[in-house]
Amino acid sequence: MSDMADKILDAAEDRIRAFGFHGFSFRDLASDVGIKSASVHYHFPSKADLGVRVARRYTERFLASLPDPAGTPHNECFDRYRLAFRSAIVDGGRMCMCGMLGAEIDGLPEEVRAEVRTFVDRNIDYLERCLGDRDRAWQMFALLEGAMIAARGSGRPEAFDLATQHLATALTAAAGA
Amino acid sequence: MSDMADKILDAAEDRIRAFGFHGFSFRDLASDVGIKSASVHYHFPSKADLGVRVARRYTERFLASLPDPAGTPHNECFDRYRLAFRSAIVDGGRMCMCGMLGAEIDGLPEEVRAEVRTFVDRNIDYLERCLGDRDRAWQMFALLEGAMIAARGSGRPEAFDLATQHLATALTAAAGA
DNA sequence: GTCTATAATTTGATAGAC
DNA sequence: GTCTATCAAATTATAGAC
Repeated sequence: MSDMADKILDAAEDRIRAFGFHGFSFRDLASDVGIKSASVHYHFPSKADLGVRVARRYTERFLASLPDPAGTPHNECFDRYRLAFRSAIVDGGRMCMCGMLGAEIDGLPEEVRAEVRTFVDRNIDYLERCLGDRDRAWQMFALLEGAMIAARGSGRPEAFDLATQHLATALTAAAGA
Repeated sequence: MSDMADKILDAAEDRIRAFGFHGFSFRDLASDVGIKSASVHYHFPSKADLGVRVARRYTERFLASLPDPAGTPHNECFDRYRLAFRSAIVDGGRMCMCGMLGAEIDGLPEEVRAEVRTFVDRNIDYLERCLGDRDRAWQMFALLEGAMIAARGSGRPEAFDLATQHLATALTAAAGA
């Protein structure tokens, strides 16, 4: 993977998280990284290819950034997970990329859809190991994705905390009990 | 408001909820309702106009479909709210329109963004009257929007129930107490 | 109100020179 | 790897006939 390919993926990730998959063009990305759109196609032949690659990198990076539930107290484990979402929306104003792509799922190339499903499945598996319960994993995943929507839709980043703070505390307490 | 304008708004609402604001064209809508794209522009001069009108109609209709919290037990009131979201995703596979637009907020015309904020604010007000607590209103709003994302992203409509069933029960019980 | 026609721009994508 | 040049199709939008 070349430096330039990585820079293009960075730009694509940022634009997907801000505008959605149909909210940017190869020319936008080219301008972001300082080359021409034909050169972007050299690295990623089609937009579907690009979507698959950026979604896959996002999933791997995100999961790799999380603590191992086997070696971390469950309370801390879930709180770290919540803070990863929080900093994206509060510090950068960005959606979770796979939350955005999940909303737009019907309009995505099938290969990209498959990557989104993988992200969700692996996050649910992770949260189940954190929280000890699969239903609770779905609840927390939904709560965090929705808190991002609430923050963006209302124009109030603090909505993320209003939505997640108390519940997250209560649920990790329940999980620890 | 003419019949045709309403049919166009129906088509626009369905396409926004499936594909997002940038996921369809005036020609798509024209084809949906059986006219030409130039005629769509007769009813809605620009895509921003269309976005404002469809978002405003969605907000009014959605709130009008809900029971009055003053004359309805709070448990039942919130459950009806939850079921409105549930049937959209489980029966039709569609996002809440303002959840979709909230995710895409950075790419929307400013007039449309304002309508999304209004939707969120009025829904939070409604939920506060249902649940008796403003934080809990944000929590439930986030949970329901996120449960739609989880269902779409995973390709599993039942994820909506896994995410919302137990928590919703617990929280309306707490609200009733 | 709807049509045909069309303008102006943008988009995803390719060919071929360097 | 990046460029210029270009393409075919699509997009938002307008003008003017019916």
